[in-house]
Amino acid sequence: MVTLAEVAQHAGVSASTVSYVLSGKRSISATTRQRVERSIRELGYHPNAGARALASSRSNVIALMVPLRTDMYVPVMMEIAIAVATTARTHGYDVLLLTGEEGPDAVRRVAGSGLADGMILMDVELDDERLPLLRESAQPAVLIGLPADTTGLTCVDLDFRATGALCVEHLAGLGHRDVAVIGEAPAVYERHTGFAERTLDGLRSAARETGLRLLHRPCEGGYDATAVTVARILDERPDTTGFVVQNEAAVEPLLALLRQQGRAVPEDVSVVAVCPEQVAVQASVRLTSVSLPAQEMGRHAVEQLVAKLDGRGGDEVVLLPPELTVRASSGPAPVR
Amino acid sequence: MVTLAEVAQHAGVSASTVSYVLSGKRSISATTRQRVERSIRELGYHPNAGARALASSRSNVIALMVPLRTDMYVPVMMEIAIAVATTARTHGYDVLLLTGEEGPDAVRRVAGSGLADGMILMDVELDDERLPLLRESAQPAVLIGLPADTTGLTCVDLDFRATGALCVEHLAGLGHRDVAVIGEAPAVYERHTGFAERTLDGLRSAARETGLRLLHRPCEGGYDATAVTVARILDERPDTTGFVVQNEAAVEPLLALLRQQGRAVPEDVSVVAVCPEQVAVQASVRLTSVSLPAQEMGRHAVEQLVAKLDGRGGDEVVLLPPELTVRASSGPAPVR
DNA sequence: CTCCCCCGTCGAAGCGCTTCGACTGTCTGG
DNA sequence: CCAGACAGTCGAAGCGCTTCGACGGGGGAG
Repeated sequence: MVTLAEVAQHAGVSASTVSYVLSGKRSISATTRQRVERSIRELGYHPNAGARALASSRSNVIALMVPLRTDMYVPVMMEIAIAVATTARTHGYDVLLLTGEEGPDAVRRVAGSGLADGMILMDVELDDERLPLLRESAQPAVLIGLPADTTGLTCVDLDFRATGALCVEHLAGLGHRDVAVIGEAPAVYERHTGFAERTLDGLRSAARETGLRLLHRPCEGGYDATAVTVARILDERPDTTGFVVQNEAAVEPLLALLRQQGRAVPEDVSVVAVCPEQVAVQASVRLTSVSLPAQEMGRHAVEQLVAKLDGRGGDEVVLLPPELTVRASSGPAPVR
Repeated sequence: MVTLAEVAQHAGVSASTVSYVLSGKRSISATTRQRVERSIRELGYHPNAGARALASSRSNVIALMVPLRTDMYVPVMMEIAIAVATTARTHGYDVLLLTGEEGPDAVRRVAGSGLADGMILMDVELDDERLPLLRESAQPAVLIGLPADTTGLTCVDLDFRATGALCVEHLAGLGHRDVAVIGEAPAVYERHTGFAERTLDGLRSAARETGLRLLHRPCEGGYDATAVTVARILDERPDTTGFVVQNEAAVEPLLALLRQQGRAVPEDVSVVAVCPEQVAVQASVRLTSVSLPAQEMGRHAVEQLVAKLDGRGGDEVVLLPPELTVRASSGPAPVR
């Protein structure tokens, strides 16, 4: 284990000089800097993270709290996590992975122990129990997702309201008059996950504006549950020609069911999905979709947090604009 | 920020006593312990991680290196990562998330800086470039996946050879004589990812023993690529009545194709998948499958690593036994 | 009754780094 | 030609914790 002192001795300078070379907080002559850098390389020196954290009271670590639940959007979570980790590295931070398991305690532990300089919370619920703690501990934090009350908080999320609107507008523009929404599992709505409700909002208000008839049904996902949901929808609204799906696990079953009933996509029925791009592209029909910009969200979250840690930038809500990509699953409404 | 010294003062004892209460490394009288614990609670004390790491040269952090690539088994990776994080917590460790991006450098950085006490590497390739470094740095580590040379390394993985064998034996037992394997993308085989080759091994040797005819074809996944692969297979071996699929992205397309061709599952054709349980259950036919025990792997990896860090246990290769679950996609071979 | 040992506690010495103040020159402007 | 500014370097004081050796006192063994 090579130490700063050894590097200093090897380079013939004092320890503080080496420290300043490393941090750049004071000017150093070119020759000294080179000598020091050479010694660092030759000795294979790596600063000790603990000592650094102790002396500077900055750990250069960002905590990322991921949900324990794995019933939703797992690949998206993963993609966000990876984006967070790689973006953090470009800013000189490492990422500590916390699971939701510990819940609010994790916030206390991290804030108290100086393990991390700030945290990013994923899967934030409308009235998340971690928020009060976050506010009172003055822990620099960024949320991915949107709680009910955002005062004093920094949040990053997809603009789900606009997403819903975009889907309806797309279908309305193609002449569809009766559209059904296959939503997330009922539990997701009961949990008051913000994004599901905001999407619904957007869908409904756009439907109102375009004079579209909209029917929303939560759906557990999986083949059987989707079959039941679709049957009910078609029973209630036989003229339905457009589907908006916001539930990965219902996408493929829906397509299979339509196929089975002899309804051609997109000739008879159009389908628009809100889902990760991968799902849209890999489905048995290439889906017109609004994708979840996972990487963007991760990147933005880190950048907001780093800005905070540097004393730049304040509380802010960043809503990323949705983008609808037209693929093979949507087309003009059939003429009756 | 409450410190040890403040707790000590509040409790009327010396700092070292508080430290010993916390670590349990020396015996403490019951009354003193209670006084100290009370002070800790009242002041809301949390030990400073940096100081602790510096003084003890143990960070109580485990580094987890996940692949940057997101083309494979993403939910499984996530599940492993979460299992690692939660298991680590039960042993008093936190988890640092490293992406493959930094590659071997990350190993050097973590080992050198004392950021983590040990590491877990996922997605290990047969001749992984991180391995030499790992060996020479004497960094306590556990691999998830199996490299070509395991000397001096601790590894945890599913027994993919047995997995392959299990699939073939299941189909052979049902009377199937011609079985096709739809494998991972060609790139996976070119990359010499161990698990793909070991599965193939198991499949082949079991086929030999049971006198089964086996045809293996890599497949990119997705609807179109799978269609091409399946067409070729049925062209070459029209009598194929069994499929083994080891590629999440080919599962649903395969089922759709079979349905489309009027081949009923499982009456005409049996399908066995090697995939995460979620995929098997959510598919449009509930799939007979060997699932990847993600949680198990994560848990085992952490436990092996913790054992190492405690000076217990040495190098070892743990292969978890596969379990085949019979669901609705496999049945007796049709009589000709 | 004495010796020794162990239990419970304390004080002090670091762990490796950052950072502040101080010092020495060198340069610039008046 | 001198005051002041500034670049470049050093020494020393911690940051909050662990851990080692030491010490007093009570109990068991001889």
